[in-house]
Amino acid sequence: MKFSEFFIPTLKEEPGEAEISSHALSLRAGLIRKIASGIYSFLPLGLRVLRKIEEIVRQEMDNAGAIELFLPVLQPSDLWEKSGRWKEYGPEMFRLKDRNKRDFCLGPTHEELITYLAYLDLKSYKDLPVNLYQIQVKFRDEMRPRYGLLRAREFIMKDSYSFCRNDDSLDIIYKKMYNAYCRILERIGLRYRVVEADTGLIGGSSSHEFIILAENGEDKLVFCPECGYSANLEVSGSSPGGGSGSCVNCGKNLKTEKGIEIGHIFKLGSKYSDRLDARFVDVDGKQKPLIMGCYGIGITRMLAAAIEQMHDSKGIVWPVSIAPFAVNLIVTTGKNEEFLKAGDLVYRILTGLDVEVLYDDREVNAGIKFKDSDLIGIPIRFILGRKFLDNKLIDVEYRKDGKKMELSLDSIPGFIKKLNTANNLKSPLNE
RNA sequence: CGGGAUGUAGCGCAGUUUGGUUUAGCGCGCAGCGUUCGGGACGCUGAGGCCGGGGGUUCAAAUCCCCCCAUCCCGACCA
Repeated sequence: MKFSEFFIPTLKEEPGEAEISSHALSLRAGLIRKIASGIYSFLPLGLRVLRKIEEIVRQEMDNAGAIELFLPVLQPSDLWEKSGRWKEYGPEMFRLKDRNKRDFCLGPTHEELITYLAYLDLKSYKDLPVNLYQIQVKFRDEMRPRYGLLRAREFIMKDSYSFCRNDDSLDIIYKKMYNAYCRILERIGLRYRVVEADTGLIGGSSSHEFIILAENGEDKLVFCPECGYSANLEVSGSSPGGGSGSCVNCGKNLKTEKGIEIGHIFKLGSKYSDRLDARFVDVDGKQKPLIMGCYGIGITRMLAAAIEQMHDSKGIVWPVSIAPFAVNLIVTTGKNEEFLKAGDLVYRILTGLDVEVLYDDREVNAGIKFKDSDLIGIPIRFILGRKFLDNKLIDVEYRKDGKKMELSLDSIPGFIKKLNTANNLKSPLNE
């Protein structure tokens, strides 16, 4: 992609409305723009990152045996009346009426709809277990939207729902989802912890939260450096105000940490199947409620959380896994024919090797290109300057640690191959 | 929903205390021309504002008063 033909409106100055790094940087790097409190447009660069996150999540869901479907955002009130949550959800639910004055809501979550599907089509133990997921936009009229994408009123989430004939079967799927979530976070390259959590309004018996560690996180957790036990501060049994207390497993002192909740998995049991009459016939010929689990991971929140964890004073430092481009190719002068010819050549070589390149061919000073490059945070930078015209040498720099090396034209394929085999450059979309 | 703050050009801000020399300014960005050209370079020229909205007070309001709206932060709550 040529920078001059793409759409990356970067900002030199920090927008006044942004208080934390991820918010400021996602605005400055031209990933998003605000349309109202807690509501954002995704610009092309931001969308590329979202697609990569989605693709990693999708692959891991498929690997874990989940099946993708797509449920509507617009939902009639009936099912919510049945589950009792039309009232329970309160003002956090966006509600509207159709032309016939029927009540609808914009789905804040999808337990009701998916359970209705199960009610319709899961009749026998032979149909089970099933684990269904979607990547869908959610609407929640938050009391206080905050920190840009971290707490938005419209956001994208991967949510899955499993249906089993009994608790043992649920345990197996729950464990699979647990592991899939760990793999997602590891593939993206985030530092995280899994904690025991409160079940909240969703309800159910047991649940775990996946927390991305970050100083600005809203969630507090305790962690035992000794045995690895970790829990949400609310359920750790330690005093919420003062010290972190001692570990329930080994008695050692607990450390408190802060982070951003990115995923949450629940064993729901039969809460929704009971309320919505979702029953199946078991081996013994008897009607039983479907045993459910639900598993959510925030896609748009992941984008923000990743920035929150991975940035420096100059800008974003994307991990290769979700970077909008793998290589930022810079010609130091966009006005000079010789430079542009060289740039075009290297651009063709890289794209020919299936590398996602952002080719900065703009007619602006090199300084601007470097600053933008730092801001946008593409992992690897190829620089073509006078040195290239003289000796045919490309300067290669890593965004993360600033390491530099020189590369000749001939050694580009080898360089890329090495990166690919090190699984360093591959976008999930190309796998 | 309680507490706090802020709305002036696309972005960042000054001007509001004490109403009038301000025709409403500065920096960045944007457009044109020229010089630069490996870390947001320089010069000249130019476009861009119902000072968040409405209502008052006054000879006169960005500035004082009332109401509304929007945005952000803290809290309670939540993925």
